[in-house]
Amino acid sequence: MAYRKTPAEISRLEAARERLIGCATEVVADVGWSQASVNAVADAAGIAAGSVYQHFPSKAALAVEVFRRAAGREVEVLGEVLVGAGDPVERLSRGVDVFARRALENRGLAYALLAAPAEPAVGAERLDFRRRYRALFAEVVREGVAAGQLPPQNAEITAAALTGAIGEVLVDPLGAADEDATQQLLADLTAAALRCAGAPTA
Amino acid sequence: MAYRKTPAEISRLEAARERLIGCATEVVADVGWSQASVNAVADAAGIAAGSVYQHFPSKAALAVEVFRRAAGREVEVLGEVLVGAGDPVERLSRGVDVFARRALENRGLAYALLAAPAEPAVGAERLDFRRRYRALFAEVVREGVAAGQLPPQNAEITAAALTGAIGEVLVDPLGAADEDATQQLLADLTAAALRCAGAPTA
DNA sequence: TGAAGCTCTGAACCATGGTTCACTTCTTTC
DNA sequence: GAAAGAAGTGAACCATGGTTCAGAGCTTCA
Repeated sequence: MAYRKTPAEISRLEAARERLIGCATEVVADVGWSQASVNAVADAAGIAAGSVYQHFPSKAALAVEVFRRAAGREVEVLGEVLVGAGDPVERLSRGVDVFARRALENRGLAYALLAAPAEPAVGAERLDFRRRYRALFAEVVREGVAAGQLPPQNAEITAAALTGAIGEVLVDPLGAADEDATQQLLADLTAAALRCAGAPTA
Repeated sequence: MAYRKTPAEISRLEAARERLIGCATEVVADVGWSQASVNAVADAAGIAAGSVYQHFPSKAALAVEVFRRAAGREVEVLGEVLVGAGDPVERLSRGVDVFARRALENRGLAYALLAAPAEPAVGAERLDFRRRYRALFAEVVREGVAAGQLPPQNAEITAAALTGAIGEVLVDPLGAADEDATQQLLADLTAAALRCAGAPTA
């Protein structure tokens, strides 16, 4: 035997792969899926186009990985808030706020995750992503109903309405020009979400 | 002079154009924008691919026309309901019902209008379409607030929430398997919409 | 009927962008 | 240092699908 990957080499490759995913995520957040060509992504990562294929079998596979990482983070964060401390309505309110706040902080990424035109493989991931979001919201709504805090309702539809509403508000810039406007937007959005779930007006 | 389009010829051409738009709409509703190639559309209309360019300068122009026609019909129908007879809350309720019912009746078209991956030109039209929908809903909400039927709120956000919610529910099949399930879905959706606007529970 | 001018056809053309591959460069091991 | 083998390069390759165009077929009108 004359060559065997040393641990350092393995971790260097792993790091290169991570770096590629990170750069690809930035490019996608910046210019959208449709403009994120293999060349653009490779350039951003400082490698040649051909090298991308050392880490992923196809552009679609890279795109799916980028989506999964980013979407996974969001689901995780939202999940922690929604199953955390507080009564169901408090959690719901904080969940909407966190979801929206994070999306506003990285609007490009939020748009890419929620709505931007993308290849079919990413579209399929997106469906799954939305379903997971919906499941999280639906669970809290059900708890609220069970606890008597919310009126009886179809929790799945309320959850779908919440994700749809937040996405719609975030995707099309309604405001959020400055810090005050952003606060107001978040407050109005949260209020609408709570009304939608049937929580008594604060 | 040896040739001049006769009125009959002109209307024949006009009819061919209309037929092309109609067939293209069907193809899009059937297989989505991304699969609706010039060849597929031309085949459906029973003409050669090249003939498409007698009526439209590019595929994008045809796609935009298809979108505008279909979206225009929906906006018109919704508009008639929302500014029709009845108090604001009644109109809002009927508007949501009509919007959703029509989308369920032609789910493929609804998906194409609301969410399906599409080329940039169609994406721009879609933004405009959503804005018009939102404006219609927002106006009714404002009237409801002015009439004291609805609590004070950011009408734009409520309107965005309504369109987002309806779109989300319709795009991802939640049910609507049979006639009864469809009725239930519509009822639940309308209820969620009214709660979202802050209307007292019926 | 014939000339002029149009519509229609569909195969060829071309732009885009993902993918491959011969070659170079770097790592490992002896 | 040299051999073996992997990673990295980037220009060439190729598939897809929108667009063009030379020719065939119609319409109009004298």
